[in-house]
Amino acid sequence: MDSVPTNEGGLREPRTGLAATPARDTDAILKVIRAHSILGSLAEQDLLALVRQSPVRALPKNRVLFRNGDEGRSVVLVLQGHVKLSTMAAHGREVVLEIAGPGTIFGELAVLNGSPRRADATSLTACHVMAIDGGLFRRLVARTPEAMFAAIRLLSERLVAVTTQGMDAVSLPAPVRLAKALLHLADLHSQRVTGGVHIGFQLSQRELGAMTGLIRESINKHLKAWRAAGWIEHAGGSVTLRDVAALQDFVRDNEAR
Amino acid sequence: MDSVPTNEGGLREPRTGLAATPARDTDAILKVIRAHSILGSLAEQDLLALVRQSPVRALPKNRVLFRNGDEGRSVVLVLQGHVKLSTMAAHGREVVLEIAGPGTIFGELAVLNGSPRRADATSLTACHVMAIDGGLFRRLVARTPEAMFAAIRLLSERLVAVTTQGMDAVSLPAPVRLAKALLHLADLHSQRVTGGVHIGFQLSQRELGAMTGLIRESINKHLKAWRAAGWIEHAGGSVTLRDVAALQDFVRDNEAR
DNA sequence: CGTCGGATGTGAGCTACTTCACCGACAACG
DNA sequence: CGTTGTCGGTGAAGTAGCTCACATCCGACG
Repeated sequence: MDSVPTNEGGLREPRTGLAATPARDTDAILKVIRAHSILGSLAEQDLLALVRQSPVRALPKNRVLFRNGDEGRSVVLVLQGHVKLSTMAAHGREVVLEIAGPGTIFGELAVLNGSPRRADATSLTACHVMAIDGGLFRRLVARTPEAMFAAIRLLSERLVAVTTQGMDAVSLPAPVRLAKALLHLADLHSQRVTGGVHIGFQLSQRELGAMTGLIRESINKHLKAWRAAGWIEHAGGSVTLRDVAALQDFVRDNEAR
Repeated sequence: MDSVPTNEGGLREPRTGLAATPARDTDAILKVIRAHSILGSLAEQDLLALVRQSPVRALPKNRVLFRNGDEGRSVVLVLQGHVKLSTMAAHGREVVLEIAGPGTIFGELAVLNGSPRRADATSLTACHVMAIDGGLFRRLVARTPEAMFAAIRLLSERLVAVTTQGMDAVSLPAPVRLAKALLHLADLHSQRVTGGVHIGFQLSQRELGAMTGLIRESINKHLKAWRAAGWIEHAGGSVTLRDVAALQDFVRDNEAR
């Protein structure tokens, strides 16, 4: 595992073949980019050049894109699917830092600072991702003040988000943290279905624990209770929120400022 | 308290008078700036202009510089002394985010993004601080790519630091977190004394709790044990580490990866 | 088809922290 | 000068969330 080399795109060579370059719909890609992220502030031609030069790859579920400590050669833009960013904390406990969905870029931290990767990136679902060469990214961003500010804004938002999470970790009881996590997932990565909001990928109880700083058994217990209360539906790792308002109330009642 | 207005420099008007402008040693200030922080990458003349235009203020211990939610009009550079940055978490629990010492700037987050302040800033000791006008800061940084990158690097470092803290919060037992906090303080804000390292300001047990996510009583208990073991000296809020190695070992033994 | 690793489900303890309830000291303040 | 608020110190008691221990189910893989 450790010996799998990192290729030029910053993505590990697939072990089983079959990470084909999918048919490329440049217009769709541009639309995604324009809508979100730092890249949206680049000049038209730079953006085009960037898209033209950056390989798009299809990844199966559960593929490792990079690991903590790897050299950070590229920035990844998610086009389809979801990628989990996580690290190991003390005692081998996994901590999920973020889940990146379509339109999200990640890996820019290592690239911008020339530092090693600080997280493991693993696909949660089958994905299409674009691997943007780090040098190119740096150059284009550096000559576009707008993009620099966008990068600063992105980092700031992350900073606020992770600070809030840290505060929650020391000040909120477990079930409240779990409820917040579910609501957050629903906010970013869900689709509306009849009678609820369905989270767009499967998550094991272990992974939910890694998002909230809890152990599997605790997650199980609370999900069970909420299943019984009719707040959620939950089977085989897929979660649907049936009563978002109830969860929100539960959170509000327990984080009284 | 809430009604105290924020003045043009982003610093609250002192209530008791006596926040005089101290004698100004431009050379010393420049040296501090050159040594650290974003400002060091500005062009010579910009930097001079900035220093000339920015008021320096002396603040007594325990003065509030700004509060969470205030408009972020200025960036603060600490010249002397220490400033605590903290927020309220759920249930009115204080969380200390950072302690800024000489050469540190803070408040850039709100200024760069035009967002409100995200923390309370309170002087822990008597301080000299320079209040840099937000607009000026933004303008100078925007036209200096070097400084933009420095800002990005600064935010990245913060991001890594707070992420690590968050991970520690969910994966390390209380005393280990406390030990880490003490070592961290010793690392950044201490002076060597005979037979130990002395932390350069007083901290109540409540505040140590706010740095580690613990309550006062727990802090008390652990400090007592370490006092008994001869690892630290501790009286009236001032802490001296007498056996840094022991603390380090304690941390390492308990965060086995 | 068996079996083996990993995920879920569930319960019986355990314990690290918190909560609560005091004391005494000390500084600020009328 | 008493009074009042904040801090440090300490112990008793409660509990949230952990560890541990199984049992079941499922998909992957020989």
